[in-house]
Amino acid sequence: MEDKKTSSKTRAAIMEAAGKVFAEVGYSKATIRDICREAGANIAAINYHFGDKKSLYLAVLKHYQEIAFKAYPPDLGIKETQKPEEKLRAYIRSFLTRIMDDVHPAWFGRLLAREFTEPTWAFDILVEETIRPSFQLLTEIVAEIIGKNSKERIVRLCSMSIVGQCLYFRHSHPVITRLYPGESFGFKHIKELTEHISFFSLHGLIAEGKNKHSEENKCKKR
Amino acid sequence: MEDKKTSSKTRAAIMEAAGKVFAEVGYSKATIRDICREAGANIAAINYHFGDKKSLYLAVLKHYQEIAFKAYPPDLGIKETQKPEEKLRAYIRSFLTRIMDDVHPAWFGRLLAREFTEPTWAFDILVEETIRPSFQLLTEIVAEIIGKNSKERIVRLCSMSIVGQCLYFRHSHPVITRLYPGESFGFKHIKELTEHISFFSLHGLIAEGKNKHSEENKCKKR
DNA sequence: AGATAATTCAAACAATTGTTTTAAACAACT
DNA sequence: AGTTGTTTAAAACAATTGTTTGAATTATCT
Repeated sequence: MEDKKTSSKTRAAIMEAAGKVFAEVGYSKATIRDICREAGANIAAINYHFGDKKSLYLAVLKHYQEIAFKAYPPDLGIKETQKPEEKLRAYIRSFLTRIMDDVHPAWFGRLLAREFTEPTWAFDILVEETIRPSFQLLTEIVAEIIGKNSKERIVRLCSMSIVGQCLYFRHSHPVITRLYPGESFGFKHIKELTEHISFFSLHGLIAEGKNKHSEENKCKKR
Repeated sequence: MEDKKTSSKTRAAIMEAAGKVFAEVGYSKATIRDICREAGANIAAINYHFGDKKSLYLAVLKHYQEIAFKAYPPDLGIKETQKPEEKLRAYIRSFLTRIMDDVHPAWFGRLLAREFTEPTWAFDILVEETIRPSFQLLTEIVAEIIGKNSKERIVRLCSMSIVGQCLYFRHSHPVITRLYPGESFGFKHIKELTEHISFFSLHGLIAEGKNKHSEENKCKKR
């Protein structure tokens, strides 16, 4: 049996448990025995419903990818506002929310963050279906802020600076708890983080725009 | 046998090979059989010379930590210059160099970058002996730029923004090669990356400093 | 050279992994 | 009920892992 044949009870339970375990310990360290114990299912069930471990991981990835992007689309609240700095803020908040969220069954955040730094064979799919469109949107916003005549390389550097900040706040938890016990940057601080990254990056971008060749006038300035 | 008894030939070969393999695939995925094949040693040699896999990893970590920090100390060229923006640039360059370097046998960069996002049991050691002093130095530089009366929380946020950028350029390789084949950000581009991150962050910091008290002449905001 | 310690080696061990098999339990329909 | 197809269950399989064993080899010292 390939995959989405039935919507059996155990199949759903396995998807849920697999998402949790995969997000917690990663693909290779996750054992199907753990997953099945968590799901209250037999070990053979995973082979029956999904084929093998790889296909299970793929199914989980695609499933929660759909959920996460339906809940937090990259252009969340971007269309209606004109000002590029508002677009940037909206993008950052959406991105942060998507990768920070791990309360309700949207393990996609952790899975995605994990694939970013420790890519598996499934990474190519994620790049094409998730990362590329999202990154593309960001580069457009960045280019709009810097100025239309900006070099592509610089736009990419700046975009990566922004993504890098978001991602780092995502998996800085182990570091932070050890460096400053009591501090934390989690789902609860998305608003604060959005403000900080937006503000910090916006002024970096503006400076970058002025650096290239003189920008005429961007409202702000000095 | 505990550890640094002898300086046998095979012991050194194992250290070298282990560093390479650990850096390549991570602790848990690295097999002692791979390491020993790479080192041209017998499988039992690792038990004989180091005790077990964990002790080997620890020995490798401590060894290359020493090497990397001797080669690229965090305060490289900071002392003599007064201007805080020069300090920031020096710090970023040193940090980048340390984590980017993976040509000569200093696998520490990759190992460190890996521990940052996928901490093992050895992470506590790294935090105390490596990360804390380095991060402490960064927060001091950041605080100097923002202004003395800045909130600690903001200083930490900004410091993490800087570290996050550096780290992301470190393991963005899998993403970049897929998004833009031909582009790359590696050891060869440390100068360019240093300039970009320094410039980008400096203006973020300055703005953050001005944001504290005076707010009126901000044009943006709301 | 000979004795003693240090090192290397091939083989086996025990535990864990993903996967498969075979039969039993269940459901649905005539 | 009886037949058929679907789902679950327990056990075994094959491969891989870290670790250990005990003998063979090499180095070291008197």
